[in-house]
Amino acid sequence: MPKLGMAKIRRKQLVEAAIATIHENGFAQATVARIARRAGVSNGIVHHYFASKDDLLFETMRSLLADLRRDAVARLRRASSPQERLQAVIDASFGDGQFGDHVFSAWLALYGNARKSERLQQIVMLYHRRLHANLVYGLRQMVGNAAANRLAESIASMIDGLWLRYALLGPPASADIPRALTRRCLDGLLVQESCAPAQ
Amino acid sequence: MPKLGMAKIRRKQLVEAAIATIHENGFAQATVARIARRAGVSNGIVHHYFASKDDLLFETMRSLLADLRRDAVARLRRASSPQERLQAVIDASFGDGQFGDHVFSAWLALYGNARKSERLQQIVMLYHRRLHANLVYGLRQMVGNAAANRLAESIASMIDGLWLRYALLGPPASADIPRALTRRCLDGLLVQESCAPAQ
Amino acid sequence: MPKLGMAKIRRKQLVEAAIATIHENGFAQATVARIARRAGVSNGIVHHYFASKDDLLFETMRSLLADLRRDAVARLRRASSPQERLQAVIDASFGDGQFGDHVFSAWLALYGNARKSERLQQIVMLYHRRLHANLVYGLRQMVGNAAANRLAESIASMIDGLWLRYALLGPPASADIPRALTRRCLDGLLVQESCAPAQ
Amino acid sequence: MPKLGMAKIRRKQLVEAAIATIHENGFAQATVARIARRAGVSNGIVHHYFASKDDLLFETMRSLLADLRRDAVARLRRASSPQERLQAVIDASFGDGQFGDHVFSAWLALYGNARKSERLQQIVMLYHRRLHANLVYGLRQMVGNAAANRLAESIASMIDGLWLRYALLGPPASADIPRALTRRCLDGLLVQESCAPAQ
DNA sequence: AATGAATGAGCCTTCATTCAT
DNA sequence: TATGAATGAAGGCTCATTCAT
Repeated sequence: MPKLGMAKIRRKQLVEAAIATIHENGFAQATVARIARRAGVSNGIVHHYFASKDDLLFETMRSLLADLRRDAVARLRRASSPQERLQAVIDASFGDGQFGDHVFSAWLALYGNARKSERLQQIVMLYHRRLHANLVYGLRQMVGNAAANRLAESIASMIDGLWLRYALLGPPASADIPRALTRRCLDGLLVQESCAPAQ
Repeated sequence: MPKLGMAKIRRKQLVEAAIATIHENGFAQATVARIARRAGVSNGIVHHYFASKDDLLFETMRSLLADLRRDAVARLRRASSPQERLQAVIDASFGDGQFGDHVFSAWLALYGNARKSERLQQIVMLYHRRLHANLVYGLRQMVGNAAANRLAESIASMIDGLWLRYALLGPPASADIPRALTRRCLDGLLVQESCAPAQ
Repeated sequence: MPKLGMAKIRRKQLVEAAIATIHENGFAQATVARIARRAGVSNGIVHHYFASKDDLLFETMRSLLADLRRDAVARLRRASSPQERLQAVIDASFGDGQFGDHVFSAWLALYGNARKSERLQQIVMLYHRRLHANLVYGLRQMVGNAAANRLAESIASMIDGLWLRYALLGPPASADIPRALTRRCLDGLLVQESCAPAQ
Repeated sequence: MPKLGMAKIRRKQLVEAAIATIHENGFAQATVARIARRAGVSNGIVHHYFASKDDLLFETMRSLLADLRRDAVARLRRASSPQERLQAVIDASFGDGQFGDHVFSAWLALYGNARKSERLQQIVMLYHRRLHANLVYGLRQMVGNAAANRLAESIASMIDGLWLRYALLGPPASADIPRALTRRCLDGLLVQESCAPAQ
């Protein structure tokens, strides 16, 4: 019998190599050969574990989303009030896992290709849907249903906008900066909903 | 006898074809041959008017920025108060010219490739610098210098975040929606600066 | 303790899978992986029982010839006159075993590759030599030696030509049709040899 | 302006190179690179003039059919009686153009791949249809309609069978040999139709 | 005996770029 | 100015084969 269970190991290995390669060479130059070399395996092994390059890239992008989700879930689990829940979502969005250079590169690549790939688009939509749901979940206990949805969209946009800025112009000195900015924005919006700030 | 002035015509023709091709085929599939065909010219002409494909793409992205700038400048020229100026910036950011599908595609492509191209990165930085300057210019007359900078960063992020959302998930029913959302966010932030809302 | 006698089983299993795969995927697409999968065994087993893919294919083609021979020998054994012997050869050539779709595919593949493979060419030559010998054996008792050789060549060609037609255009409604046609041809030629028809 | 009208030249050049390569390396080894090298052109030019390798091979096979047709048409034009017409068809089938080694190889390749390619199958069918029509055309003036069809099928099979034999075992000393054999077969069949031999 | 992991060569195809006309 | 012919370097992918288990 050959080495069994390599599939899981190799797939993870290749996904990580893909992220690294996208970061170092750019999405367009992230060739199968480069990814394989980066993973320290042969050229052909990629197609042993993935149906195609697209498949590997899809899996790669999906792992980004999974990482983010894992962090958010962990933080939400520790939150016990609506306020804490909102904070947890904001904190997760600007968690350490989202500020690596290679994560910036990979997410940007995802965005840059989502419009022409249904599968990638689904990942993007999943991300947005989850973020929105998490935000609404906390907000609904503070403002009405309609307002919660409206506010969630604003906060989500603020989060994404800040993230995009850091991805393109360079990361902030500390993750606390975007967290505070988002917080401030949220508070301002809450006030306008005739409601006390969240904290 | 060479037709004079063809350079300008051809270059514009090719830039527009590039935008259309990026939208229709995706950035990765926007080949020289396809762009040329789309422009209705021969394959080889591209290198007659551009040093390379990269050059054409750079020019293409630059034209996006120029379009945006043109709109912003026109709107700012008509503004006569700080409040109007801020509104002008917001309105321009969500102007008609920014909501075409092909514009979404092209900007996303720009973002997706900026991290690996110094020239493209400069375009992105230029965009951010201008947006920031325009916002600060209006805000400085309402709040202090430090606050103006802080607010500008928030508003810019809100603008970019909303735009990103529309680019990825589909445009809003009306440009007034993101304008209002941005406005609301701005007002909320101004209040927190112990300042009346902008309008 | 290795299972003894597996060799014979596996080899036959793989040869049959090869025929089926050649038929279903075409000769060019009959890869080792596909053949192995078809046989329900692992990828690597093929090289355990065959020196190479070529070896397997050679064995496969040889089995086609063996099948044909088996049928011919059985029929000839039951024949007791020159006429019956000729008929037996003709009948065997258009026997049930030769009219399966997968047999058509495999023989055509053999023909298509014989010119570039000495081993495959030998199989083809063996087939022709046997057919010729069988025909001559019957004919020599009816016409002179030279005529027998001449007639055998014609009849063999008629058999092959009819077979090729069916392989390419689709099989006849009944095996009796090519048998009758061949018979008719044979009779016509015999008459020209100043000889009564074979029956 | 570039060199115009190269398409026709290059296409012919590549088709001829394909035939030569199929003959020299076998169909399976007739790669685009080898064909291009054989034609003395670059690797990539093949896809400038053909949509794909399959396309080139299709065109190649079609040219074989065209060659045969050209010869047959020329001979038929010179024939003035049914007998001469039949002879013309037989002569064309064993004309010089059909006895080159590379023609053998290419036709065999065609046969070997026709079952898995609709386009190639069409070529084969076209060949058979034309041969049949040509034969029937002559025969119908000598025997009844039904008999003409039956005889045509037999003669066509004889022609194909002889050709196949030469393709696989080596060509005859002279083209007159298969012509005479076919003739003899035809005469024998005509006699059985209560009809005088064709000449 | 049997598996499937792993390799590396080679395939078809695409593409930016150059060049003769 | 403008064309499209032509190149050659990759790119993604397939595959026969080897090998550790």
